Amino acid sequence: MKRGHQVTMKEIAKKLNVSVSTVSRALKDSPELHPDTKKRIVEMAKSMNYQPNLLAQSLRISRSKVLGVIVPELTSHFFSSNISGIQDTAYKRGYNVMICQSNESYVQEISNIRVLVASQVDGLLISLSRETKSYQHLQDLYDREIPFIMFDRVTEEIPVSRVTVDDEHGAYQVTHHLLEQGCRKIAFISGPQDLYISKKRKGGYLKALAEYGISEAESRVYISDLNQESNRQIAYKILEEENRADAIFAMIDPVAVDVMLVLKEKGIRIPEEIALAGFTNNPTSSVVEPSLTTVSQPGYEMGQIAANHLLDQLDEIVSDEPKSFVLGTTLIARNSTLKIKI
Amino acid sequence: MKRGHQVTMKEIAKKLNVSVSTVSRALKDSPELHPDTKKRIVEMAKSMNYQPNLLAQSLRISRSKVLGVIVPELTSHFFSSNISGIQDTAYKRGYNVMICQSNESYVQEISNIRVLVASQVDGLLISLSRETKSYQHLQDLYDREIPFIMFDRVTEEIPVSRVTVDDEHGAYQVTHHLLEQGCRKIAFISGPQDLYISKKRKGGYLKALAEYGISEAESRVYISDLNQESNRQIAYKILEEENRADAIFAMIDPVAVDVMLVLKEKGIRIPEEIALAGFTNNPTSSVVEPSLTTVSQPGYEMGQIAANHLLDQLDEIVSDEPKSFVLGTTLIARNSTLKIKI
DNA sequence: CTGTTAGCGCATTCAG
DNA sequence: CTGAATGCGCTAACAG
Repeated sequence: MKRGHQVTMKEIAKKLNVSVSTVSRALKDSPELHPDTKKRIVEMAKSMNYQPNLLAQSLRISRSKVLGVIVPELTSHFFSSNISGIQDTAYKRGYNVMICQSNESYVQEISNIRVLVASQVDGLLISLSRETKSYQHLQDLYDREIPFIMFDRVTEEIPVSRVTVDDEHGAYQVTHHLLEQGCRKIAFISGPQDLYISKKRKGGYLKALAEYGISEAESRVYISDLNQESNRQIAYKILEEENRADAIFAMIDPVAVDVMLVLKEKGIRIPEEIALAGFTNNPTSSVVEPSLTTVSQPGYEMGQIAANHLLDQLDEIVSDEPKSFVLGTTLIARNSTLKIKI
Repeated sequence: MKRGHQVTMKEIAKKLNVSVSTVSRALKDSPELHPDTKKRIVEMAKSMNYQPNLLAQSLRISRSKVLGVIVPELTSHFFSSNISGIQDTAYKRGYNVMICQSNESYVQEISNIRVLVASQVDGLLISLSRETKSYQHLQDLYDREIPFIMFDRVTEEIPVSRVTVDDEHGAYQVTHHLLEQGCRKIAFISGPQDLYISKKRKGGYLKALAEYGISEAESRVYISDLNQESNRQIAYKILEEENRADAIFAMIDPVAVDVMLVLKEKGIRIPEEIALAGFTNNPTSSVVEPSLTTVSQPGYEMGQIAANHLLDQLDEIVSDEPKSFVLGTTLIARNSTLKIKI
């Protein structure tokens, strides 16, 4: 394909019989320049539709004004909200965003980092893949002093800033709410155990149980791979259990929805026989029937905060001292747990 | 923040007392080089953790290996699927992706294009904002010979390649299905009239009606701004109409879901009293109750096809003759229209 | 087999 | 007030 040639300063200079540096000065409105010359150049630039080559500028100043973002998947509503917040924030502050998805793969994640770093991004915003259990690639980034921060899927092993929601408290809120509704046999469907959020949310679940005198030994934790098949199997397992659970708390909404479908197929009434709750407040959760109790997790704001903080660090508005931002969660009680309906 | 210094060829050259060009040759495995020298350089590069500076390479060859993508919004599942397909495809072919969202704003769209072009993207994939009714900015791109193609939200006014689904046929399928179910008073909720997809889908709706002897004068078209408030108002309006509709076909799933909520509030049985259908097959559609009849629109594949085609054009695997890719649609009949349930 | 030169587009320093 | 020279990192052409 014929590729469009971009007008350069050189071409403007030639047409006007001035030097390139004069053009450069005119275009950045340098005061030490004859007004007429300046005017002629600026007008010519406009008429030729001149656009500065950001690549060249970046190379010169060794700053690309581009942020790299890595998320496990783009199609999840939560992550696309994050990206939306990051993108809007970056754009407002004169930065562009390069986006990669790891597809929940550790190897992809490493490869993504490599490419973004080679592309000279000024900083990285990373949300770890499910597979990521070793953090050497992040340690390398840290050692090479490449600015980056983590959001949502984070690790505490590397001393960089993090943005998360208060996973533990959110899970506590849900569990506490179920207990208040009279449930005492609450199953918790967790994701893979090494996941930061699995640990945190399980912690909140156990804490709430403890307050009602239910020990960890009496807790009911199930581990899902978080795919539909795994979710359904666990639902079946829970139903077959003797002394069956009277409530199910799924670590993320999609799991809860899968479970809901199984319960409905089996004709089990929600919440009368089994109450059901999720986490994240996906758009789907409000429209399923019964509507799903969940915890809202402000994805867009997380993206904004993460991007603003990283840019603050880059622009040296704040120090590069690692900070941990923990966003509040809000319980959204809906019909899937409310035994007395409104 | 202290910014990590990237190792350059110059530094490797200095350490080994060779010239930069020798380093360059070694790193790209040039045959005309003493094996020992090559080996020494390669090892040194590895030990210093050398990464080529893609910016510098891009500047040299005037190709950035980056594609620009503009979508109306990132959080829509359909668009994030597109992006996912684009990103995966680009990555496989050695390209990176810079993403912008127009937030459905014409001005933003223009601004996004400007920034991406200044960033020297090799090509653009654009899905137009709702507000975009003038196409001069695209004409400019075309005149400047900047490679770009459009997907989903397209216009026929600019002679570049397009990737769309068969909107007309999809709408025809839905309407035909509703007619087969015995509905004869089918309301169609359209988006803004200038939208390409509004026109196409309305066309399919009318075509199916015509086959059943229902004239355009007897058709029932409502125009929504596609926000929740507007959707609900139209739902109310349809319900108040004398000779009330017995089916509602909404141009996109979210509209159908909003309408469904109104119908449920009013205690109207779906599909017995009013059948309801959407378009796109959002994840939500399968889990609402009753499950929503819709048309599947393969977002990920659209992204793949769009990216592959643009890259084919860039790599001159295909000519830059504009092509129009029209993807097939599949009717997904669910309980919201099936009067005889399975 | 390897070094020197030159240039991608831009902006800054140094000389007028 | 303006031009020439320099360098960001890399590679290709040209010379040994």
